[in-house]
Amino acid sequence: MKLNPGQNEAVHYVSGPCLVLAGAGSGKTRVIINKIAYLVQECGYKARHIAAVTFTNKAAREMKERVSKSMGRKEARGLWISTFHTLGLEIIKREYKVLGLKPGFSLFDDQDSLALLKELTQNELEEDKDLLKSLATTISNWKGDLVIPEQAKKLAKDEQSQLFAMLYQRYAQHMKAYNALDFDDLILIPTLLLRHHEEVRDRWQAKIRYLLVDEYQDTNTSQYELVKLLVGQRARFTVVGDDDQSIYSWRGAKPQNLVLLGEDFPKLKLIKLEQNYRSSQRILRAANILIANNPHVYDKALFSELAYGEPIRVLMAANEEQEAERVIAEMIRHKFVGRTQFGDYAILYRGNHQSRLLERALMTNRIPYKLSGGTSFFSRAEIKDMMAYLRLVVNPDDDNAFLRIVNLPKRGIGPATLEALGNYANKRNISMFSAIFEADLNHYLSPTAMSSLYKFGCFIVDTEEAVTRGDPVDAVKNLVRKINYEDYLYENSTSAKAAEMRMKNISELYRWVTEMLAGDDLDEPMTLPEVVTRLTLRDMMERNSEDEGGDQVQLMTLHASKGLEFPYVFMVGAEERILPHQSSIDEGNVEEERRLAYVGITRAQKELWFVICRERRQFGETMRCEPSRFLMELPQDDLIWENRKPLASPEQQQATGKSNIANLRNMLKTK
DNA sequence: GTTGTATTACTGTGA
DNA sequence: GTAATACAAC
Repeated sequence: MKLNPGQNEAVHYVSGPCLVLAGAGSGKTRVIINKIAYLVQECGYKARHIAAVTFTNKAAREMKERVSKSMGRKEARGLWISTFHTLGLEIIKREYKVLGLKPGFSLFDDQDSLALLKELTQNELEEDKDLLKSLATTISNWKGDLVIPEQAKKLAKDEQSQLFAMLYQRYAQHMKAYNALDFDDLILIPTLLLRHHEEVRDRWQAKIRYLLVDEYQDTNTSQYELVKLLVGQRARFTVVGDDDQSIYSWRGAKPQNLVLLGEDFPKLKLIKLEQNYRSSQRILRAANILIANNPHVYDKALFSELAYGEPIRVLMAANEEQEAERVIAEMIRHKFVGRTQFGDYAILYRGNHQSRLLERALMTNRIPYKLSGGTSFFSRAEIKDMMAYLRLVVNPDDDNAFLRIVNLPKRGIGPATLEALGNYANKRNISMFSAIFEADLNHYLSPTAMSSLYKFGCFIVDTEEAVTRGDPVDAVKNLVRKINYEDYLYENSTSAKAAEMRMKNISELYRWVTEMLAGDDLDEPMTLPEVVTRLTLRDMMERNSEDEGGDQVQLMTLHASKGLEFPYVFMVGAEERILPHQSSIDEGNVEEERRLAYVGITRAQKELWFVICRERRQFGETMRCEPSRFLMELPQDDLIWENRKPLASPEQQQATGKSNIANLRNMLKTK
């Protein structure tokens, strides 16, 4: 396929800073792929001097593969294609000496950070969960804004910010003691490093001579700063973004960075991609009209040359159970009529909890489905346990990991023992793990407790030695066997089947660990510490979902759908308080919710359905629901509202809903 | 002191 | 469906 004029210009403009405003479905990834190839093949750039940064591992992996395909594996070797976080991690790993970090640092995910904060704030916050969460987001925001604890303290005006700033400092100190980093550190630390160390900055600017950034509207302050520091005065870079698809301001993204870019780089070349190759004209028109309700810095007029397409349908259901039934009935009908595949359909929703009923309905109707996101693989208890073991082996100072697994499976090390150990470690200012081996610990603990701890400590040390001296794959295998985790699972799961499932998850994890230790044609072999940090970054998750491949209905949140496309899309819960979400209404951030709706609509290629409930149970109460204001903003002549006025009683709806599915099933069977 | 069992409330999006 | 909590039992 040839490039259109806009794409062509975007690919070939390499002499200075370049901003590509790429509307939904306008082929921005193609531009990036082609540009990388052009830089290497025509402009004399070496692959190892080009970096492309994305936000998700999935996007990075996809880009890697497409680049390899388009210019050949050999030429693609050495390209830096990764997420912001992985790039940051790479910089930290190579510069850890300058940074004063010990090798083998742990990466805390937000659950770990939250656990630590909870521990640190027991006196100040008195177990107030909301406060704890808001402390966590405040710290995260500070880090994203490049504010270090000392500055936070100075900036703090009211009492609460002062308290938070103080706790931020305490948190930072403890993270250092644990030899641990959180996700925000992966950007913050490299950025501060490059800002303050000229020599290091020069080195990295020489290393990365052309930088491409995907989904630029999702960058936060520190990420943009990192970009600026990496490109330096030469300003050889291309960023691709779309302000209408900015849906991550809640985690610190600053879509204003699109504007700042023009101010920071007056020579910035602006290129717009306005032809959409994905959606029918009708879907695109609806999306355009919806998003016109938002203010815009850069005007964009997306158009499509595809067919006008089918009307957009609005389905009504009496309650959330019937919403799920309704979606499935319509999908089966549509599939039967259009002879399509289950894999052509996506069901999108605002919040993860909405997947429950859909899943159940799909299951009872024996429809294959694939759920992305939600309670992810890495937040499953058994995986967290195993990761904690690996983390402790790699970094014995990681008290979080230690606490998670010292007594799992049961080793007779209870809360009393751990409290004594913790106090001792605190007093001596060492980690709990190293405290085990201190000679005078026996003054504080009973001999039985001492021997249990000592046994555990030796086990970890032995494993660590087996990993460094011998074959890490074997060492890891032996670890699972030695702790009898399988027995533990069978004793502690509700059913043998659940235990089996969990064991399968663990085998899956170890398959990945083994693969990563060995390396493959896309990735170099890694050491165990590298594997552990990468896994915490969820680097492997998407690789797994790639080989799913089957004919399955796709279920995911609107957020997770960004960047994807599906022939047929159902958006469920198109109601006030859900989309836009109540809290966004309260916060006065309906514009972002509108963009979220825009993202959902523009995922659809051929047909689109909205589904709304008349009432919904929330907090045990039944609440009446109103159609989303966004539905009202859409061009009504492109919509078909089902049963606009007379809604059948719940009983009737249920009857018709069920029998519809049954009938359709029968029709399919006889065919 | 440690382990087992029952009950409770919670779910806005995620690297 | 999970995790945190509370209480009883070993």
